[in-house]
Amino acid sequence: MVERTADELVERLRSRGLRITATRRAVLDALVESGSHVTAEDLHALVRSRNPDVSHSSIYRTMDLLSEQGIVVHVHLGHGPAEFHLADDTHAHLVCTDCGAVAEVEPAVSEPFAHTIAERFGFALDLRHFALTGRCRGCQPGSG
Amino acid sequence: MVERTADELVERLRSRGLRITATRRAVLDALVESGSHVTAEDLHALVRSRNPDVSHSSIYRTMDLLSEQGIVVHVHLGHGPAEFHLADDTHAHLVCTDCGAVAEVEPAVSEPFAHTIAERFGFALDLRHFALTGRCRGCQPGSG
DNA sequence: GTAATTGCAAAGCTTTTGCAATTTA
DNA sequence: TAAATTGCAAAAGCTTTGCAATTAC
Repeated sequence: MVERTADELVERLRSRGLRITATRRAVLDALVESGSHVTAEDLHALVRSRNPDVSHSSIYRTMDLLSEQGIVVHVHLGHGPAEFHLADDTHAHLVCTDCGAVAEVEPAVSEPFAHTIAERFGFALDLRHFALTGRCRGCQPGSG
Repeated sequence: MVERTADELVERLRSRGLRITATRRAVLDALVESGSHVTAEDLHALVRSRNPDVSHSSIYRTMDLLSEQGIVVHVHLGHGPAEFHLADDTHAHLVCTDCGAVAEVEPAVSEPFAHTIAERFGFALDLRHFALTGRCRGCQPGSG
């Protein structure tokens, strides 16, 4: 089923007139296999294990392409490198600034807030791009 | 009144046993004068106009100190450098990923959402740290 | 006097870019 | 074959760090 999804993505790109190269194919495979969030370096390592000549820059260039195509989303969970994941996974992230714990927030939970912001500001929130930071239960002052 | 606030901050630091140097004083003055968001480089320029020997690293080190002391907050509005502002300014930011427009959201507007997240996840949101991204009125598909 | 702080220069880390060679359609 | 894509290496942008000299308390 991993192959099926990568194939589907390849098809989607091809149908939009984009070229499919061995490198792009390898990146898509790695992305689908990885399942969830990966950094550019994670992805590079995954791809190189099978396709040792793929360069650093091709990872970034391919991720740019996939982002433009709406296939991939990149997320900033903190101060480190960006993380990528397939765009069909639409949750927001809560990241604890003390311990780094990450929780996922389903769209239904943030919808009312998005609605308020849309009403007040005419602004269409997309909470996927940057994490929502704060303190998790265990890291709040007075919780210990 | 600018001086008054910088003086107050100096006092606050001193009362916590921290040393006041010419460099720290200059950074605090610049920060108070600047009024709102500034990048490290903005701050460096402001400080150097009066105090030409202050180094790059002192800006960063001082901002770390002020952040630890809860005097300053640093914010990521996008992919560029972080921006700093005095911590008493507690709004969140809406940043349009298309045109870069920034709007400020008063705490009262985001409070209900923070409340929901607290109930559901036991997580204390702090929306100041990362921007909330999305599309402003003029940049939404079908708005033109 | 002692420990903290500073400026400098260099390094670190993530991401982008120029270019000649290769590959796709 | 024409245009897009690649790998490489180098650069760019933001931030951190090591160190000897200086400074605050």
